[in-house]
Amino acid sequence: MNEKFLKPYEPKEVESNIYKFWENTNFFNPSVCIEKGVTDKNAEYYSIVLPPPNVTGVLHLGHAAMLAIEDAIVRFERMKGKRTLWVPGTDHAAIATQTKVEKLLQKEGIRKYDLGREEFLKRVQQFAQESHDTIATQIKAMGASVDWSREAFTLDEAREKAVHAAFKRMYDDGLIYRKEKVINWDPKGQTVISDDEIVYETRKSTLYTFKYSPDFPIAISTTRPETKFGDTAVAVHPSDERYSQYVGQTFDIEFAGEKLSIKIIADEHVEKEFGTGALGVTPAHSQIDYDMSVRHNLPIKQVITEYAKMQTSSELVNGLKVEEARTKTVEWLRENNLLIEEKEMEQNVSTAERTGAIIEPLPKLQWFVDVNKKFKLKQSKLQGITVDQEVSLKELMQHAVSSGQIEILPDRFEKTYFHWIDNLRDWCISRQIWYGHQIPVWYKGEELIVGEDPKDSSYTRDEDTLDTWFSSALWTFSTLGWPEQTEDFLNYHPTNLLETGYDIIFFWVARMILMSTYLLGEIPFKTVYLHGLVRDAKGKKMSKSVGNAVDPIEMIEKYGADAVRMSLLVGVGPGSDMNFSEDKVRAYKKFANKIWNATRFVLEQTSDEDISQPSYISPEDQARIDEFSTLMQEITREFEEYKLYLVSEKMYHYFWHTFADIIIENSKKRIQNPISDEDTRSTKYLLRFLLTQQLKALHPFMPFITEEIWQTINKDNTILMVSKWPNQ
RNA sequence: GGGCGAUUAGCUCAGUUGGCUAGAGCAGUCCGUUUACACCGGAAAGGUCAGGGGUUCAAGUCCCUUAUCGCCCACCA
Repeated sequence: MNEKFLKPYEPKEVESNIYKFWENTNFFNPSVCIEKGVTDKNAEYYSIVLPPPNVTGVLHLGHAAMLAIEDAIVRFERMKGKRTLWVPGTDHAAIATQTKVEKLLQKEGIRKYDLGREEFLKRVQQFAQESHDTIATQIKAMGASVDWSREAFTLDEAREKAVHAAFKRMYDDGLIYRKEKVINWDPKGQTVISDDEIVYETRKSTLYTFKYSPDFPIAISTTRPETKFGDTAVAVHPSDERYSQYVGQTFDIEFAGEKLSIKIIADEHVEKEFGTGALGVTPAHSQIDYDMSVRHNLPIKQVITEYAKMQTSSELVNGLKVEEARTKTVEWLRENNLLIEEKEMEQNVSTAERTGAIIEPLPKLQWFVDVNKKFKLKQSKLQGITVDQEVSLKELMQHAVSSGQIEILPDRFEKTYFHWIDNLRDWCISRQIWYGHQIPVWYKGEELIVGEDPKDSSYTRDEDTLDTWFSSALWTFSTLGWPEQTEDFLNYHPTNLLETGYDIIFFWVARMILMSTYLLGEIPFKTVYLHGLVRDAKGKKMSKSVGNAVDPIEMIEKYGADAVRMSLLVGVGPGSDMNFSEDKVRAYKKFANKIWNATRFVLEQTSDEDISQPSYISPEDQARIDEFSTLMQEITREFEEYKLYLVSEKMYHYFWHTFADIIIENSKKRIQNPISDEDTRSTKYLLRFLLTQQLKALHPFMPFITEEIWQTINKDNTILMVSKWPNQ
């Protein structure tokens, strides 16, 4: 027996070596597995792409959970003999990374404009590189068996090709268009953001009821009096008799020094019961009002700038910040006896996810993806949709899931998904930031070239960059070589599983379905497994600023990656949040030690001869073998259904409370007081057999300790990672 | 306003096709240093499975309802 079993299991001493050992075998790469004959060349394909972590810093426990789940699945599929590929990569996370670097530069007293676009981008790239390196180290520390030879980055050259190809296809199909519309402007980040990047915050605000001027017949209510300088209409409900006499009339009035021309319109969207039942319409500074202005053909009058300052001919507020302008306007209303009522109310304020700034709706020229426009699908492997069939992107997204071609776990999220699509508006994809894929459009006067650099200095390229989710939406196939028809692409797409957090189902999962069904006529993945949030022990969201964030690397150093993985897997079903507790990790470190010591016992009591099956197996031992075999069938089925939370717990329970507590304990008596040689032999075989089988079954969850033991006790140079799964 | 989830031992949570004498980790009680393991073993204790109603031979599990907490979505200005 190897001496190392005489002392307790020390994960720190083995984990990095084992990972290097695996890397040296190159068996993370399925092509090598075929070449070396560990995988059958006709084997079924199984593929997963790693949700690329943002290069904004380090991995957190949520990433650790993701890696634990995905690695367990990948190792399981690999052991079952499939040609298994797990593609790693990182995400440039455009706006998040740029904001982060801007903040770092701020500490040095540097603004990005001082550096200029090129120099600033160099800084960002340097930061991204360092962050990438840290992340790669952390992924390895978790034991993730990703194929590093296929690593990708959402902003590298190959992915840029994919982005350009996708953009061009969509443009040519009329699905990408450029238009001036009211968009969500982030005055702090100085960029437009999409609807999904808005975070609503409930705040107290005041609802003011007033008249524009003494001679105006209708009083209106608003929480933003300063925007009223941009009003071009007052809307009332069509059935509201109080105001029906005025509908259709236009009033030219003066409002605090600004000339307004207000048309009275009737629109279904006005609530009769709210306020006075009349709504001042500000087309330039409200999404709803903009929509109304389109319906009623109203002029759009911008009075607020990109810096959230007033721009009007009113001396009273011109040049002021919106908050100051609000105060001034209210004062003016009061002084002129126009203010009728002030009422406190709760209001949802839109803020920007990244900067926290209050969103200022503004009319701006931007690029959009049209989700409702019908087009002819060029190719289709989708069941129920044929080539040349007229569909919209929305319909494609709905169909992929409603037809059952994509299954979402837990299935209740399918409802959430459909609900999101029902309410989906065109996706604004251009951003006024520097870091990211620059929009592949070149202009020369009225002319424009899309998708390819004309290499002609008389053309100027669009300054804007794309929403980071545009490139991540292509991830399942851009990582496999698309737009080239590479072997990887042809073999590994669609991928089998997408495992990610439920918080990015809209940002990412839905957009991947959009891009894949549209560009390839194919689903991007068959199953979506959504994991929950990892919270702290008290159930609070972990955050750096609160100081309750747990560093997974610290946990790995203390308890070992196997223990950390188990603590994130056992009992945590898809879709449910989990509270992270160090006690749980500690418990699984003990379990690792238990495995270690049980191995020691078995090795002490048996010899290598006992590995081979004897001619006689006692009935009770046979019963144990059958029992284990039943367990294996059960957990194999559950594993295939992605019920890792059950499988991991069952294996834990079997090893400790059946194998160690009962089988090993019974064997002591039988070995010490032998009934017969045959019986002893049978017992020893059982111990050896169950130990090796359990190492296999535990390997997807606890790869390090199981491989370490395997390498010590097996003399035939086999590797546990690529050995056959015990399911007979 | 709409949707979803949670409520099980002192604490944190499993229990996902209804069959449980309801489990695990931690904490706590008693016993045990028998050569795998004290990062251990054995034993006991602890629960009207949020409340109420229903379906069923059988309900923690399915249905209805109430309460509390939490999350997501939404253009009442």
